[in-house]
Amino acid sequence: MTGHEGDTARPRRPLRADAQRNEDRLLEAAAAAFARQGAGASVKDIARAAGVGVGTLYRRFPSKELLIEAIYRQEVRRLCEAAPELTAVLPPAQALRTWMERFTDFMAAKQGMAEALAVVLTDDSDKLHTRTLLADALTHLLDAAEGQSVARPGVAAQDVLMALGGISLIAASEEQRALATRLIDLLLHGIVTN
Amino acid sequence: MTGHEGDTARPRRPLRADAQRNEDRLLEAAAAAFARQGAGASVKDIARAAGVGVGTLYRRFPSKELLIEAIYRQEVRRLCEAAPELTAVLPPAQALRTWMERFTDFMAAKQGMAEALAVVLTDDSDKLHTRTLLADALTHLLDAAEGQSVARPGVAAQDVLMALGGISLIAASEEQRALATRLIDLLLHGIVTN
DNA sequence: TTGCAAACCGGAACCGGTTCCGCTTACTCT
DNA sequence: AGAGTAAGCGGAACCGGTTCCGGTTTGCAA
Repeated sequence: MTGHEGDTARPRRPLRADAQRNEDRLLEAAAAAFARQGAGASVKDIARAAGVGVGTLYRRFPSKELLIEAIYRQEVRRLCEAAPELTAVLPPAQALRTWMERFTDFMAAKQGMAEALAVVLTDDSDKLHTRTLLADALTHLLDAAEGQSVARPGVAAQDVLMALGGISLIAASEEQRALATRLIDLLLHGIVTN
Repeated sequence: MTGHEGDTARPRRPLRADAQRNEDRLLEAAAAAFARQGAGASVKDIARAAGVGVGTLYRRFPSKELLIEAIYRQEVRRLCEAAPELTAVLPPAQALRTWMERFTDFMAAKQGMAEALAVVLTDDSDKLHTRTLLADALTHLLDAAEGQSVARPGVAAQDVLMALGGISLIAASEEQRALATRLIDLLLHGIVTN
């Protein structure tokens, strides 16, 4: 009786050697496929390119969204790390705006990723490191703004994040970049006091 | 039988008798299916229930989204007609809020419709009467608010509509009603002056 | 009435995501 | 080394949306 349960991800028990190898191959193949065709790349093609069956892919990544999340995790992290840097260099309201624009640009750049990420964002399992990262970055920006009294107090990072998700979803295509900008404007007017 | 009669410009030559009959059956079957199972009802089931092949359905409604749009057109119209009534009874900011909440409630009520409608909203063909209707309703509400100087001038109805679409998309599930409310709050803060 | 073309019909086929399950394999314990 | 077993594997099968196309029907006109 080896009752492992409730492993909320962090202390990974080691994967079996073949499983680890397959996971590596899958990540590699998926990264290549998404880079080439955007999130529209088919799961079956990715599995084939990795030399495994779809079942194997699905055991490691229970849905296509989660695979996408895994692939872009690094880039999201980079985006989040930019938040403190922005507040150090820009006035808080501007830092906020700039970061938001980068966020939506990022989503728009990865074709079809918006939908996937939205699913991930709204899913309320805490396993998703990505959401936490993003929320933290936003909290940082909002706190800075609040601290200098340029933002209404009590605006939740979580909500702003969701709003950004919604904007990305609606303004998914490249042609709608202007729309995204205008919506961010609207959102900012709701956040900053002036 | 219900008259239905289109609004989206249909001065074309009348449909062939069999085609018309099939369209009627399809609308009936689709309405029943969506009412019972939400937008998740399968196209194939609807076609079967209507006693036609999927090909027939697709000739009339080139995508599932458009079928959904056709089915809910009436309800959307009703929603839009409520806008002037609200401004007549409530102060403009409150009228705006109430209407927005009705909008997202409506979207949430029809399970899965948010996505379909978002596609319709972002599609830039002008054939979609629905979008025009909604934009007009919002224009009415915004004008009233602007007229009484409670709204920033220059807020485009189109943009607000998109924002509502985004909110509906993100807060699609029933559990997220609170989120939708908070996001509307945020949006309103961006629109009204105070 | 009959002939004919355009409009229409049905459903098989395709594609993508996801699930299921019988078989295989890497590790562990002795 | 050998056996037992959980973990892992692959891909067939399923489901839903969409397309395609050979055959049928309708409405018009000769």
